[in-house]
Amino acid sequence: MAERPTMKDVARAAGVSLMTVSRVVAGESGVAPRTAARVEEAIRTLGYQRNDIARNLRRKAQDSRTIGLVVDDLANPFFSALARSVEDEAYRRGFLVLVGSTNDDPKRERDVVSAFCARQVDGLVLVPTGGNRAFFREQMARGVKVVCVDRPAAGLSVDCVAVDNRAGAGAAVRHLLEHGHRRIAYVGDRQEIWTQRERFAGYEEALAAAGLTVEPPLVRHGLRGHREAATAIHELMASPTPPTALFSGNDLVTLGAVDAGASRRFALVGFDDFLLADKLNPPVSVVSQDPAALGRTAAQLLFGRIDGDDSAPRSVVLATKFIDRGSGGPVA
Amino acid sequence: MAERPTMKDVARAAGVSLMTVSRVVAGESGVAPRTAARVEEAIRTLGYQRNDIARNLRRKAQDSRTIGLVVDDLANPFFSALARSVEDEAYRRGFLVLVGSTNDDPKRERDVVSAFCARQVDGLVLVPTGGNRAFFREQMARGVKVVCVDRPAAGLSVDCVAVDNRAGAGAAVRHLLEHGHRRIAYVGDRQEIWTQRERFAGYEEALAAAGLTVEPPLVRHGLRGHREAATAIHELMASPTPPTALFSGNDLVTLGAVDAGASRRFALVGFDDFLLADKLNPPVSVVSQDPAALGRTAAQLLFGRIDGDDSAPRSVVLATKFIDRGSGGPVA
DNA sequence: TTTGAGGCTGGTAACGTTAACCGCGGGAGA
DNA sequence: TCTCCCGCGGTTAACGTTACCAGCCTCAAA
Repeated sequence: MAERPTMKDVARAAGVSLMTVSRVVAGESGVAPRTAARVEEAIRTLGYQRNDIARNLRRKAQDSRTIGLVVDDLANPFFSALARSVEDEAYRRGFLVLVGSTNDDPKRERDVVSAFCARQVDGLVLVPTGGNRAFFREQMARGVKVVCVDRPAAGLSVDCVAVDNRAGAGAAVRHLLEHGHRRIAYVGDRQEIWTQRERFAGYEEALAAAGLTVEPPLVRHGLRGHREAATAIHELMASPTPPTALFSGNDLVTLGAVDAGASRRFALVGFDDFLLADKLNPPVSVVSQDPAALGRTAAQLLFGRIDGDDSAPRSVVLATKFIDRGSGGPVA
Repeated sequence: MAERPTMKDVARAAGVSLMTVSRVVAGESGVAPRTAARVEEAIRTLGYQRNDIARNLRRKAQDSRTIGLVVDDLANPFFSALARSVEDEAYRRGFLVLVGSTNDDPKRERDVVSAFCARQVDGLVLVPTGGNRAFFREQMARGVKVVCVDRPAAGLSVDCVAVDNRAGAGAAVRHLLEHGHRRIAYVGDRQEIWTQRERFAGYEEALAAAGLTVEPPLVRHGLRGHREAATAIHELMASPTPPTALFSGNDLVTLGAVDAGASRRFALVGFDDFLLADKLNPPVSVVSQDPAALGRTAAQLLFGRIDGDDSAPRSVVLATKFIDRGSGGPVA
């Protein structure tokens, strides 16, 4: 297995100095066309490719043209759509993207972010877990830019792009109230996750505005994944005093509800739209958000920071859209 | 913004030489506990973190502990599930993952792979486009290991992990034939994509085995995304001599068929399972494959190569599973 | 006391690249 | 003709780390 050729090899082959090769490879001016042609010829025959590791080391004042993307779970359609739009934005600018999933585990988040920073990433698009923040401050002090997306990171003053979860949840619950529901259950993921807390708060506020209070037996937190959600919802359905409507805190929990057949017994509104929601029986009404827009906005903000924008941290709130597909009404 | 501290700074702070710091950071033995403690103290107060860029440069004989993952479209649930399992496998081994989507565009594939190799990745998990291969040979000659997944790369002798698309498609079409269908349409993505060619071949073979031939008006290739698929399927349905059954070549096309309402007029079997397929009306029968298993297997193979396995390229074929949900039978 | 071994630490030279300078010619203006 | 400048190309010293080797000190055995 042949060793990778270096600029030295190219220089020898072309009969010029190493610096001339560097200039040609970097596309700098100040090399005579004839010389440049000879160098390019040598590059082609040797199959030379610049070593960007070495390059980035030398020009460390500049950037490594790499960003890190840290999400909860890359396999989740919401995050993968977000990831794709971040990657597109990076590709347009000639940046590479390192990815990592945290599984909402602060230790894994720390591992991943730490490894990314050791690789000198210029910035991070981060879906933060509920873990410790001191660590990030250190990295940011060293010049790593951070933009949070989907959720803010408590105690970290950085840009953040998210939707108005509370308002979205409120709209969903009001929709159920307007259809006469009074016993509305909440089913959601772990409360350590900011979006879940916000959505639950929106649920509470909407109930309160209607003169109702939260009934603990109708609330289930901490449901990870749709299987767990389905089990919990089966329990709710089997209770002696079941709800008449369900508000679910994210797409996976909504899928669990659909799995459990809840939408055929209760009214159902979920946070997050999902593929085929409109083709189910009954079609499921949702509060939708646009993950691609979240990712794109976060990436644009990050690249702005990398390009030197050092204004005060901004908080961008994107809109949610309530999509009424009928599942909030009375059950057939 | 403070400059990142280097080993030199730590050495000065701890009153030792740079080499001693290097040894402590690398966790090597041969440093007196008292000295090591002093160094660690200095590391903590300065907030030092090793620069892995520089590290990888120096120990270039070793690896960069980074792999590249190149897929068609990260936002596609199939590829994001695959990506997640590759990332998990890498995390377990302490490797980082660079990702890129190609959009099935050979130019973007080349850009991305080239940038990854310039960053000295140790290997690539690649979902190849139909583009030119010479380029990869060059990279492989320089020691970059490549494992293809989902599709082989024509003319490139590397490991490949995929399912038996032809057999899977055959099973689907036989299922339709057994239910008495004789006019079975094929709708699929671009024929440049190997999986689509294989699945179409399986369709052809199954028809031939039943004494039937392919009827060109019943075949639609080149459908990118579910919107295009839905349009094409509307046309098929409006034809004077419509089919009685549909076999679709991938998940997006199947979604297009569902969108177009095809499953309520025709029998329908799709390649690739998808979320909620079992909750539709009617539930959709599919040929399912396991993207996480594909990714995991590919990653394991790749790490084997990185660890020095230089046996002949292997081709791993994973099984598909036909899931009968009833949509292949007569229409109600 | 000498010797040698072994544990610990330091100096130096790379890894592949670029920044900063320098020097060589030749052409134009005085 | 002499200077000055500019286009071109080369030389050297880094970037932050590790490989390699040399030196020191201590302790035990001879």
